[in-house]
Amino acid sequence: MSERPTPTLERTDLTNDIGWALGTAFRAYLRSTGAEVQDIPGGPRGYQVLVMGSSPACSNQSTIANELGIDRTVMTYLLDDLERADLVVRRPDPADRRSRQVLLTDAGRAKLATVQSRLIQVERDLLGALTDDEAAAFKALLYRVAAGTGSDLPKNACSVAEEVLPTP
Amino acid sequence: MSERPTPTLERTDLTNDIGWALGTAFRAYLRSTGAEVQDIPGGPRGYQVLVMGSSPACSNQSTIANELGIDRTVMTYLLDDLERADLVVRRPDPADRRSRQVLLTDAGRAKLATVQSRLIQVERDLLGALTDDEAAAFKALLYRVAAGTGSDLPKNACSVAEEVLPTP
DNA sequence: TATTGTTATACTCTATAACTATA
DNA sequence: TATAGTTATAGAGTATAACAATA
Repeated sequence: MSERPTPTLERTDLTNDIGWALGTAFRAYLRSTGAEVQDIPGGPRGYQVLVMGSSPACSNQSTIANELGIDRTVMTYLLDDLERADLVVRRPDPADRRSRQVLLTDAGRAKLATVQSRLIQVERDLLGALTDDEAAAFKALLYRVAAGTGSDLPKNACSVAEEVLPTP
Repeated sequence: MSERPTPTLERTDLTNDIGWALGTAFRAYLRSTGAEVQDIPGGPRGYQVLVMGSSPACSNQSTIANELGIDRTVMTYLLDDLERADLVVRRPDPADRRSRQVLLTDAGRAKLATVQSRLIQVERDLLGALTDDEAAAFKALLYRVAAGTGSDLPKNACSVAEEVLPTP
């Protein structure tokens, strides 16, 4: 009992574990956005599909799946639900007919706008422990980390779909 | 076709979506740590249980579950596996015999030390897009965000278990 | 041959509820 | 009564493999 009490515990502390911090922050995000996106099929992921589909740039099905870390087979079911809810429409990519583009319907754009306006406050709450300057700095650093992880931002060229799509 | 092209798309961009950034960074963490923790039952979560169990402070089963966002029923199965792998031991909390403390075996401490030393490099890779100063600033901000999310650091007092536990 | 998307199957993970024991 | 833990069941979510169409 006269040995030194905790010599083997160099730094085994969760407050020094970036995985714990990322996981805790991400769970808090899912928790606080849950109420806002619960009427979107797929919840938070369905919302993110809408965000990507709303981009006039590339929104191919496989690109979205890769970007969001969703398995392609899961993406099929998710898009089935979103299409059934009249939020998106699939159509063949004219440049590569194996591929299908994901386009938002008018209802999808309206839903996206509504949810996005609400999520501004959610983000403010999530970063409530930081000052405005710190929050801006944190976000800038976080985006650089995320962009540098390998699952990068869309980089493959694919045919643009800029036209407004009428709700079928 | 003479209407202004994209007036409804104010800022619908994933690079401005903190949920996407958190999710992408977290998935990258899980991916890059996967190889290092694959021989621990439960993978990344099993590792984090070891981290909390190694703390001489409170390591009650329910506290760990709350801290890590794990359901208490899932925690039972996870600890069953960790105990079967001879990494942890459960014992009744002398102060509240409903509760059980999670203690690391010698093998558990050895495993934890090995993995932690490897994860230093993983963290370095994960934050590879940042300079050393930026990485330090990012971590400090991230921990403040995580600590301010409600699922806080252990705050409830529970009896301390400082003694070294012999491997049974 | 490789890739995109779909489908069916099986598997894993998670949530719900009921139960024991302690407080 | 309320809480910590366990167990069993059912459900949601996910991965695997096979297939069709296209490149």
